[in-house]
Amino acid sequence: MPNEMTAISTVDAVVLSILEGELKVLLHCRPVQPYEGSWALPGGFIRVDEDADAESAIRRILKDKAGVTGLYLEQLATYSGPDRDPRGWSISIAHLALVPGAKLAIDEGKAALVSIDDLPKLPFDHGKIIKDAVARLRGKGAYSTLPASFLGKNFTLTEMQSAYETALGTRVDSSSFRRKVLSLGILTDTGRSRQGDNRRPAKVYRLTKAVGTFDRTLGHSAG
Amino acid sequence: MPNEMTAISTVDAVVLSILEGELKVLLHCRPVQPYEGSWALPGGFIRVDEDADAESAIRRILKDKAGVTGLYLEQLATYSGPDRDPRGWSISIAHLALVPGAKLAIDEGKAALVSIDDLPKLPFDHGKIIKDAVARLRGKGAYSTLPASFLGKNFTLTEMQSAYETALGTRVDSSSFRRKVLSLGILTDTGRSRQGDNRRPAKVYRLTKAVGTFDRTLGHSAG
DNA sequence: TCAATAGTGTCTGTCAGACATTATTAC
DNA sequence: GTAATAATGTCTGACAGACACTATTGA
Repeated sequence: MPNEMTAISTVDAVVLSILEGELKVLLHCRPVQPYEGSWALPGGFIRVDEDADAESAIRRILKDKAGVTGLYLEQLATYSGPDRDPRGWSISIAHLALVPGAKLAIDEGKAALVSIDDLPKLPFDHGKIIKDAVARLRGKGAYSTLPASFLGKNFTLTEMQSAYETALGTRVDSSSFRRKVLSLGILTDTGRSRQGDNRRPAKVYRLTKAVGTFDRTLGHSAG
Repeated sequence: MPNEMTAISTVDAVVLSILEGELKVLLHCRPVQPYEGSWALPGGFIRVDEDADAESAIRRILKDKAGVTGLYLEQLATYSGPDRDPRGWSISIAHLALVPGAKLAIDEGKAALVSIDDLPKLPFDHGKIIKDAVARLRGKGAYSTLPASFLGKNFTLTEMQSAYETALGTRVDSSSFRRKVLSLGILTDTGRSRQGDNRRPAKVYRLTKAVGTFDRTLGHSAG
């Protein structure tokens, strides 16, 4: 148990997803003090008797609290100080997670996906952490396959472009996007097609490798 | 004091500098257990009764242990787990610091600047932390003024180019470097010149702003 | 045929890399 | 003048952005 001489060690996660064409973050309703009943980022204490490291801790918590598994996860930054948590001098190792919208099983009242443009005031420094997470996504998204983590295993180029546009918050020219993405060799043609309503079917691709970076950048043109 | 139920909270710093044209890291000789007498990264416990946050903690330690102040400092990543420190489940919030070589007052026997290509085997996971720090510098250096932190306040373009080349580990074409750097408006002409031995004097510049990023990249041509 | 979306062709401006050239100092 | 380094000029290939164009489906 924490005491006056040691820091409280916690982990938090900014779980981002795309739903209804908007970038959203997973918030959960805190069941215990402090800030009981407030919406906040999912997180909790590191358990030194069972967690292999901070990433294991946040994976355990996301699985228990939100039923989320198998998502893309990377460390974001660590927030610390005497005042950010009323329980005492605390450390939060914050993580960024990306997950396809459909994969989240939201338990109404306990959890919610909230648009990042429509956030309530959040306890701790969770507002700042979310801001940093979105900045990381937008900074890294332009030269990596990070935004593809919002998609399922298979997707069309139009779907991929849409995920990039929502993730980056900018419009992208479809010709440039296709040319770039196809020339990079990061996609594998599945040989299948998918058709929506009343239009030409689109080829279905999947990522050749999990998540990687490329040297060239995607566009920055404003919408 | 740490006990079996809480994590040990520490901070470490990878202090990089350029000396003799090589990228070097500051190591200090551990005066206490564990690994007493081994060379390791400077670091220590967070003191919840005096530190405002992790960055304050590492600044305090660098000042006390190595007499280093006023350096560029950013958070790198946080390393954690039950096995990385023999004293128990530990957290280390690692930082990346850049400092001009001349600014370091090295106390022989207690501290040393060691070339990153010639590192001894280090305790804890300090080898991995240094590797990550250099990767961060090389990744971020190509599109930011980070490597300028290795220089003093005033410098010539040739000195700046040399700092970039050492920091990035690549050669850069001087014409391209000058064109890019001058067109970005990140430098202010001091109006002064500096002359070495037997050659044309070079204009002296300083950074217009502290440390910033730019959208375009510097070259990646191999040396 | 039309509507709608998927996908291609091509022009143009920007810019990094390469490298030749000129400028300024000490001797 | 030479040697050495600072600084500039210029050509070229790569590529992003723009946008016109063609292709494939259902109705």
